[in-house]
Amino acid sequence: MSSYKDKKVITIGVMSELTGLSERKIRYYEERKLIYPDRTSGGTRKYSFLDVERLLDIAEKMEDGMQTFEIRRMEQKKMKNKELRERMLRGQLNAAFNMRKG
Amino acid sequence: MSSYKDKKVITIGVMSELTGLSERKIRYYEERKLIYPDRTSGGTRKYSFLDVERLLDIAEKMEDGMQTFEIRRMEQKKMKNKELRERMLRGQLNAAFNMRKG
DNA sequence: CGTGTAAGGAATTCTGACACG
DNA sequence: CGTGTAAGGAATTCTGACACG
Repeated sequence: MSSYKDKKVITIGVMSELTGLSERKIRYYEERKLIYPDRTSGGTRKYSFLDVERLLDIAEKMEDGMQTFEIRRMEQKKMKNKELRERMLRGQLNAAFNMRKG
Repeated sequence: MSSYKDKKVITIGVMSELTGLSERKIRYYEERKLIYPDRTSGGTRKYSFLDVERLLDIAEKMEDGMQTFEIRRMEQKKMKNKELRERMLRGQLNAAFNMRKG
């Protein structure tokens, strides 16, 4: 399940280079709950490649004039829809399974 | 061709955690030409996930009592064999192709 | 040879704040 | 709201060297 993509290993400086975003922006998006780095024991932020993709996506939306709370709302909706689809899929599978059984 | 696995983004501290090797060892293996990190403009080392795998492989060989120069020699042999196989494969493909043509 | 360590300095990162708009 | 910046401090990393074996 977890792979290199999810490993939190990238410092904010490298992150800044990878995304083209200033460190200030990256920290701010964290403050606005758009991204969640890990921390070293000393407090230094660590990001994953998935976070790189997230930030690029966020950057694009910001350029389109979207506000951070809107982006956050969109993310939440996506999550909810995903859960919903999964629950429905499981429901259908269970139904089909029970039909065969009984 | 290149993916997350080859991106040099990991600092030596994280590298040390990921591999369980001391920073001293990691720097020494570089000195012995077993690993080649990139550098930031400021001189800080940056490693890739492929480097993580390399280091784990090196660590295993060191535990088996192998010396750094032997490990290095093994790597070179592997490279040469790989090139040889590829050349031979290309040769056979070319031969087959020419047979059809002429 | 391979690795630990103390040393001094430089690069990197952190937080909270002020500024502007 | 979103972002730049200067400030002071702390965490991280760097190199060259000495030590031991």
